Amino acid sequence: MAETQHLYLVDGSAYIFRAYHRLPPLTDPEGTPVGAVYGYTTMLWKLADDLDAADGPTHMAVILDKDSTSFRNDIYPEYKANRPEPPEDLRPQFPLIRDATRAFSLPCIEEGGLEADDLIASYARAAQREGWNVTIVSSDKDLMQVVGTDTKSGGTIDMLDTMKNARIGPAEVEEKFGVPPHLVGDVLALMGDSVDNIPGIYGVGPKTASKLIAEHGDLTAALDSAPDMKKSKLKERLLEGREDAEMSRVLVTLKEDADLPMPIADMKLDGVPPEPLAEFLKKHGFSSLLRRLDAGRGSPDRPNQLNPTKAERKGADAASEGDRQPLPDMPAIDRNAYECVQTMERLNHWIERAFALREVAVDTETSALDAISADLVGVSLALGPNEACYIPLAHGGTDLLSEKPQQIDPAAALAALKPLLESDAVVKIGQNIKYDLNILARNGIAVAPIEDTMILSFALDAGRSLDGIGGGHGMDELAQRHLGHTCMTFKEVCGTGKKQIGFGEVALDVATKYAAEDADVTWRLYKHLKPRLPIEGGTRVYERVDRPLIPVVAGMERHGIQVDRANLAKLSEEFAKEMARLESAIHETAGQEFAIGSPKQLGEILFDTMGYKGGRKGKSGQYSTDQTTLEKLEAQGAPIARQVLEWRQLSKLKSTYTDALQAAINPRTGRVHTSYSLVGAQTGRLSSTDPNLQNIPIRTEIGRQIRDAFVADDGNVLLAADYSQIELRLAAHMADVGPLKEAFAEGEDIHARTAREMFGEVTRDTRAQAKTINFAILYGISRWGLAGRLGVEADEAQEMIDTYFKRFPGIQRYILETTESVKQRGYSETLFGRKTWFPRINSKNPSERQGSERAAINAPIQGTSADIIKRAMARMNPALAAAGLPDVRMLLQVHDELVFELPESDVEDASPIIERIMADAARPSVELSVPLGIEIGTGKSWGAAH
DNA sequence: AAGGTCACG
DNA sequence: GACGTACGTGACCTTG
Repeated sequence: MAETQHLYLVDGSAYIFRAYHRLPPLTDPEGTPVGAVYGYTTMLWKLADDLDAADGPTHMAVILDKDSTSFRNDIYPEYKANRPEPPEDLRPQFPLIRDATRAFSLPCIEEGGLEADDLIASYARAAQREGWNVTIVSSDKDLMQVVGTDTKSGGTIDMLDTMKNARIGPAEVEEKFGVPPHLVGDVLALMGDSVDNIPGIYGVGPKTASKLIAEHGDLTAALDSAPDMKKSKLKERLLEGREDAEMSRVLVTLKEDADLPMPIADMKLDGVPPEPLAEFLKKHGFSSLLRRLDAGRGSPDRPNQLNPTKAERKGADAASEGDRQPLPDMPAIDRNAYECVQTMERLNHWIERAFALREVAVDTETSALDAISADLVGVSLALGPNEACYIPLAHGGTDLLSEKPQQIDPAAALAALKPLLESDAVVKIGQNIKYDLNILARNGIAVAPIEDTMILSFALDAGRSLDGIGGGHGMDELAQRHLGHTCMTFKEVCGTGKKQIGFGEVALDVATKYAAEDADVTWRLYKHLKPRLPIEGGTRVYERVDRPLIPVVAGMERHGIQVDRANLAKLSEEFAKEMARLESAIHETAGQEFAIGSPKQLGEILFDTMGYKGGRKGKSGQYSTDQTTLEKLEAQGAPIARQVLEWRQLSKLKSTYTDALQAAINPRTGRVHTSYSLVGAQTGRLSSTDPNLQNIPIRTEIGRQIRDAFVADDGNVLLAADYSQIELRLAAHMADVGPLKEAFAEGEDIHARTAREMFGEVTRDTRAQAKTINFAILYGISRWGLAGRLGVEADEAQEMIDTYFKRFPGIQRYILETTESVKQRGYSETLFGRKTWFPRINSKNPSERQGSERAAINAPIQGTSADIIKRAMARMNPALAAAGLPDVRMLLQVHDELVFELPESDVEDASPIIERIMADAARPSVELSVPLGIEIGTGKSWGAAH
């Protein structure tokens, strides 16, 4: 049992205004605006969630303003007369605040003639006198007057700003006002408040006010001192405004002894009954919260129920099958409503209807995961909720004994579908439609125009993860999040492990349920997500950057790149030989045999057996044996460390590259086809998998040989074009850094310029240091991080950072403004409007919070760079075609580099076009104040093109 | 499945 | 005054 009672007083009226401005204008199923109410509801939830926490509430109440006038208007009729009318779509939300409060079974208190602040202050004092702790959930500066500890009872009052997730105690108040809480009223009386129409003293703002009060002790003393001041504007105004100030003092003073309509003991928080809450959430279409409530199987009175563990959630998902939440005006998913299309007649019926509706969700089923080698097994279509079908094309037939089910001839079916899928008049909606584009392109169908629910989700919700609920963009997750629906899983249908069967072996009734459901869900998700785009500002990024990129990247994946198998095999062999030699040497040095590839064994050998010094690390208690550790050991005079490093390098190169790339050659095409994810990186970058072609070695000579194995076909060459220092250029532009912009404009070596600015001279050493610092800036610097990298003390690193900020003004401001804005809004934005969400940026956990801060500093820069190269990619093929260069093929993207394959004879014509498209890619949306430098190289291999 | 390590921008 | 230290990725290996 907690001994101390802790009363939370929620300033409901103030909260709703802030929530209104911060949240998108959502509406509920009836069309009532509920954005602010939603914010309010989630805040109450979070507070109730903390019931068991050390500092959480035992008692709680919400205080509201009853009407717009109070006793203060009797003193000063103009009080709050300047307040603008609340926006039209906020007004209907005020009564809903009461509903929401009641839904949580919390007391809701309001009194005529008093403002919420007075009631809050009175309740806070009453509880404090009893020795309770009180937290006022508000960020209103007037309330800061009551913060502090009562020496008699020991009761404390502090504040909680839930939007910034910040506790406000006496120290924070003093930091803000320069005076302790009991003098805040005096400062406020001097400054006045234009919003509340409190006059204060004209010309006195927060700085002067707090200085005067701090200097003289209180308002009266400050005003009394005026006659003795030297002649100044301030003196005049103080003398003139004395009465105003004194009246202002009365206006800002909170009434602390109001009658309390409800005793504090009655505010006991005893858990939240789930039924009224569920009803409220349902009524307003807060389906994600409703699911969290369901997932908790009860009231949000215990943290583990509000935030179920993974296992709990899984169980809840399975259990919620029966009572899933349908979308407003969309019926629940009914898998028995789907049709299996087995005749040409029925297929034509679906196709005609799709033409009529001009919108169809499409999904393909295949024999494998990889879109370049998988075979088409069937196609599903959806035209409305539960209006979906599956068209099997290649089921059965692998087992000669079983009878093939009735299916339309695949060629005939595809021929019938082709005009629909290629028709400009019909939008094809997919979930990760790049996959279907590749499958269908290999069947002679060029699908267009398209929409993609996965890309939509990314444009809206990148980085977002509702507490405890994943933030991914996969269909199952999206269905759960937006539709409250649990999809059939592939595992359920095809099994897993050795017993797994291909989709073509699945019986038609089951296959229809699964496949048509995917199309149905995709259709519903589209209806759910697309309308959010204009509201939440995602249109430009989705329509101008990401969506146009889908067919472009699909084409790159299909085309693939040639690798020289013999060359890779030769390298594998050399690496193996050298590894064997190193292995015996290492074992000899160690005096015993062990698995070098096992960090555990290696650590024990180095630090226990051989007795080198070095520390444990991490929760696992295992020795760290990473590169920096081993390099330190080597410097201590441990030859084994160098041997292990070399062995590791070879092992990495062989397993990840020379062996794996040979295995990745597609037998049909003879080339390597990576798969790009358009939603892989939260910042908007692409990522590359199976194999990852964005991390082919280049930094070391030995690794570089692997690039030589990426080659052009006979008669062709590879052309590599990369943006030079694009992120630093963008930083210079976005932070408006004069010297850096100048250096880029002059084509200077940017790291050398940095060295000159910082150290006065450019040597190999200072340039290297400058380069490290430049990158540190892009990544969100910390003195410890920089110190570690440069091998200097933190103090010295701090001095360098200070110098950097001084020489490059703008950087510090950028960092400050970016983190502040992300803390306020919850997301960062690129120059093209791409949002990345940072749900942990206000976390109480410093490690978590600072991690988010660093990521937030970097995201606009990395993301803008990603936007720019994506725009270049989307424009590239049309530009090359228009120039009569259809044989130039874009093969790879490596974040700031594009790799092309082209006839040797096209190099001269293509190079300037590629350069121009890349250099101009930001325009006309954004006019950068620095040029974008492009470096181009060509050669028979990727290595030679650099 | 998780942790450690290391390849890239 | 604390993080245990730079941002963003993916693949492979060992170990539990």
